Formats: sequence, structure tokens, C-alpha cells
Amino acid sequence: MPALKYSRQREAIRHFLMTRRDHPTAETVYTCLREEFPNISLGTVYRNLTLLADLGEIQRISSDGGAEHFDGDLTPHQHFICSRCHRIYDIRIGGIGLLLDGAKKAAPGRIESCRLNFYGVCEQCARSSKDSQ
Amino acid sequence: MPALKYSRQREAIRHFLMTRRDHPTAETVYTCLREEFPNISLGTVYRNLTLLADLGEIQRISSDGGAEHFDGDLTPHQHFICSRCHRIYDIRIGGIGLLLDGAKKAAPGRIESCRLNFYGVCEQCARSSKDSQ
DNA sequence: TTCGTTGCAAATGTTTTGCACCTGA
DNA sequence: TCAGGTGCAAAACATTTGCAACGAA
Repeated sequence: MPALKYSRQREAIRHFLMTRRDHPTAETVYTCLREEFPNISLGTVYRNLTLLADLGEIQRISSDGGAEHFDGDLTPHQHFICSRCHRIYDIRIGGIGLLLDGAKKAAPGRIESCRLNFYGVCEQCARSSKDSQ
Repeated sequence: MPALKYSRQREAIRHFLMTRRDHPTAETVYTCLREEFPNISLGTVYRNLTLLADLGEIQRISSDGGAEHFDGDLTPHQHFICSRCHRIYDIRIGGIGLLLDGAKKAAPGRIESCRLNFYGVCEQCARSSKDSQ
């Protein structure tokens, strides 16, 4: 792995992700950063997102189908993903330590991280479908 | 949602997934089914995988990057994904019920399912990297 | 000066779709 | 008969990559 060099674009991407509560896609990052860097390219965004994710400075969220989402919040938390609107909500629950203990015994290798997603229909979608049905 | 009609291809796809211990991609399903259905098309495979996943008869696994994987095993279990070789192993751990209880209180909606992935380097990769390093 | 980084565009890989034909109910 | 399913090819997306120019150390 080559030595990193400072880049304004990469810092802007990292900073952008840390200040967002939602979980933007590469496309969203690109669109928003164009205000600050009118010439930034999608390739650069993807390159840096991949780099930051590999460094563990951001988290990649593969929600089913469509583009990947990215999360700048590194504190332990989980996601609730609405299968209707595909919004990703943060939730925080306890007992993850116990889970990891169990998993470490069962896994065919050394566990480095874990990701816990819950799926369902969010309150907002549940409410609006009640109207239309 | 329109009424389903029987199709040999769809049954073959479902059956194929249920008899595999690994977690094939659409491409793999396609390649293997060509032996039985020389004219089956990738489009048909994708259409049926999506359909079966929506019906909850198979599970879609979004492992980071690359193509999605599919799992015909519906019994509750978790996955350990090797970040080196990207193989997906099944593991089974307890305490998921407790977890769900906690999540149901924290989630902004009704939870229908949950998915728990662990990441790390599998024993096989760990062993082979020891040789080359 | 050196080598990582960027913008751009082309290429790649995955998944979806339009359409005419086929098939199960 | 008729709505759903299929094969095929093209299209749509998401992401990666080659390359020449740029910029940080």
C-alpha cells in the first residue's frame, strides 16, 4: 500500500460524510461536493470512498439493490432499512458484545467487524400506505 | 402482484439454490442451469431470483462489491464473509431473539427480518498469507 | 523531482427491460 | 384463450480504469 498524500478532495469527502446523518451514495457525495469543487469527477469520489472504506475511516453499507451507501459515523450502531422507501435509519441496541463472543467461537476465521441490519417498513411508509389502501 | 404460474425454470432455480451449501451468484446459477436448460437466459435467472427473493423463498446476500449472492437456506443463520477471498460461510449463533427484542424498541418501524454479517479473514486465507509474507 | 491524485472518458461488470414468441391454467 | 413466463438483445446503472496533466512532499 503506497503512502498517502494530502488531497483537498479526499478531506472534503471525509468531512462531508461525517457531517451527514443520512447515508449518502457516491452519486450524492459527488453532486453535493460539486458546489465546492465544480470540477470534481465521479471517479475521484469513488476512488476516495473506496480508499477511506479500506482504511476503516468510513463504513460501506450494501443495502439491497441499487448503489452502495456510505456512513461516516464510526461509533458502533446498527441500521434499520425500510424495504419500501429504502431509507437507512441508525439504531443503537445493546448486547453486541455477547453476540461477538458467540460468533468468535462459531466463525471459521478471525472476526474483524460485524454488521447488523434490520429490515421492515418504516413508520412514515406504513402511515402513507394506510391512506392509499 | 400478479398470480404466479408454474415454470420449470423457476423450480429448477429454487431447487438448485436449496441444494447448494455455498451462496451462488446469478451468473453461477445461470451457468449451472444451462446443463439442464441449454437455452435458459440470464434475464430469466435474474427475474426469478428477484421474484423468489421478494416472496421470501430465498435470501439475497449483498456482500461488498461485485455481484449479489443468493441463499436457499431459510433456517435462521448468519454469515461470515472473508474480506480476502470473499467466500461466504454459514455460522449459527444464539441470542438473536434478545437482539430482536432490543431492536424492536429502537427501530422507527416494524422489523420484519434481520441480517447479521461478520467480516474477517478466513482460516484458509490466513494460512496461505502466512506462507507468502 | 517524485509519485500519489485528479479529471475525463472509455471500459467493465451487473442487473433490468422491451418485445415477440411460448406455455401453463 | 389469456395472462404470465421465456429467450434474446439492447439498455440502464453502478463502478472501475487508463492516461496525461496536476500538486504535495
